Amino acid sequence: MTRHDPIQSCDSCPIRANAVCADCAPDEIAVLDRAKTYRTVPAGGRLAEAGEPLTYFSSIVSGCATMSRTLEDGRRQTVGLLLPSDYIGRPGRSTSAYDVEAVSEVTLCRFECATFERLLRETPHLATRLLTMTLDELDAARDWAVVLGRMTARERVAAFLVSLARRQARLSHQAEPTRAIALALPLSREAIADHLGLTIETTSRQFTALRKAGAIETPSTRLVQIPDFERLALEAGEDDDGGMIA
Amino acid sequence: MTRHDPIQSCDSCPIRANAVCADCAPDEIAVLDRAKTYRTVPAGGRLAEAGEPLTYFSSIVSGCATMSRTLEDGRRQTVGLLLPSDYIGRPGRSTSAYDVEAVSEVTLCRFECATFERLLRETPHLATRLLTMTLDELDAARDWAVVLGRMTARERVAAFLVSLARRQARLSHQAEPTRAIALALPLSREAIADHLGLTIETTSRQFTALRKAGAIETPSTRLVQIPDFERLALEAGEDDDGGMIA
DNA sequence: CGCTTATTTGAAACAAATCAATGATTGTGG
DNA sequence: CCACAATCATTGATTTGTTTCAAATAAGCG
Repeated sequence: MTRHDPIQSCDSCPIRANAVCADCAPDEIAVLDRAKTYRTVPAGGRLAEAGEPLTYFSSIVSGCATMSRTLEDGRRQTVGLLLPSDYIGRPGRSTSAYDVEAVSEVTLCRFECATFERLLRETPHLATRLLTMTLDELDAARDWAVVLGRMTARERVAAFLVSLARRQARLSHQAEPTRAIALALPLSREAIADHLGLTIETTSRQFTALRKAGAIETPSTRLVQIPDFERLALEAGEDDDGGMIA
Repeated sequence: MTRHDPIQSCDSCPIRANAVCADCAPDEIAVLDRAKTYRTVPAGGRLAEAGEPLTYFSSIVSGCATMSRTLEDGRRQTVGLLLPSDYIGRPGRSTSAYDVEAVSEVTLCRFECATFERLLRETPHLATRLLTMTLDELDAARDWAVVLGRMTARERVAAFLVSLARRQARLSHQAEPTRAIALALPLSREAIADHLGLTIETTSRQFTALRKAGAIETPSTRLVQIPDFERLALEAGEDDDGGMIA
């Protein structure tokens, strides 16, 4: 992980092109620039708690966070993996529906709820971009439901790696991952298991199985080498041209 | 199912208070009223196909539809149950990401894509309502991920019935279902299984188990009597006061 | 370098899927 | 209107993938 200098202005912001502000015109950005504040939370820090008040609308500038729910008996399901440019919070609600916790050091760009709701009314391109991002998130959540509802443990692990590789590629402004990719896993095996609806043991076994099958290499636990992205996508139940449909 | 007269104007529309138009002022509604067209599709009809063009943005006025994806090998996962006031289509995309099919006769209120996108720009309350509904759908999709990822077969069936009861209550303008409720299931056992990420056999067994446990009664396959809603919610893994969190 | 935590691997138990058959409902033509 | 076919739902027996329980190994950290 490279160390970044503290960001001062939206001009030098690494998520300027993808975040909720991406569609804003220079004059709109000027307004946001004045209203925003930054906050950095260490790895393991809580950014929101299910049922508790959430008084900011935040975008992740750097780092990684998980959004999850824990049942009374301890079962936990991660419902979203938050990477740079993803947002936390919901306009119109003052409490969080999920736990959000930083899995690495996270820097947020945030607005007070009331401020953000005003900005949303007064900044047309902010509202349209938020809608687009929310629709994208909805599609992603539905795609993930297919993984959780119908895929085997092995397919789930492959699907997770494929999805992570795609998002990592998009963050570096590529449309698709290259044939061979190195993936830095932001999550522990346990956090991956919670995301996949599996136990940590099953998750670990599937990493081993994919490695033995030659679909991935694991130089260290937090590093995955994908020698052939298409091959791994096949393991994830996708057909040759990227769609998962018949 | 009661037979409705064809709707002519938005004034007499049954979903006026909940659909994408719900927040619109009278002058905004007047514009929508002129642009909309109705269409009725028989049970079993296809409203959209994954990967295929979708040239309308539609709201369900009456009836029920499922949104699903089918994998090459035939595995199917339903990612959304569409009831009156829910919408089909995505502004900014011209193809559907999922199959949408009518499970009962469905009447749609629809706008051509280009028209709807123009309306979205020119009708502030339409855009805000669409955002709110999409955020709600996103929360629902994430809640469902918890069901698919972490719940047992029995809990899934209970959760499905609870969720259906809640939505049925909301459609008749109640905040919460009453203690005892009669539920008319819009879905076959197979469609329920596809929604729950289970097989039809397991689904059927859990209906039987819940019946034997006294949590439900099943006068006919498409009818479920819930004698005590809270009791069933407990079976669905919810704690006493409605939250699923610890 | 030793201690703690994370990950991998193994064996047994279990929940759900699969295979197989029966029973119930719905629709249709004689 | 009833017999028949066809679909849908339930139940039973067995298999299988995943979990659980248990232990060993590897990795991070003061």
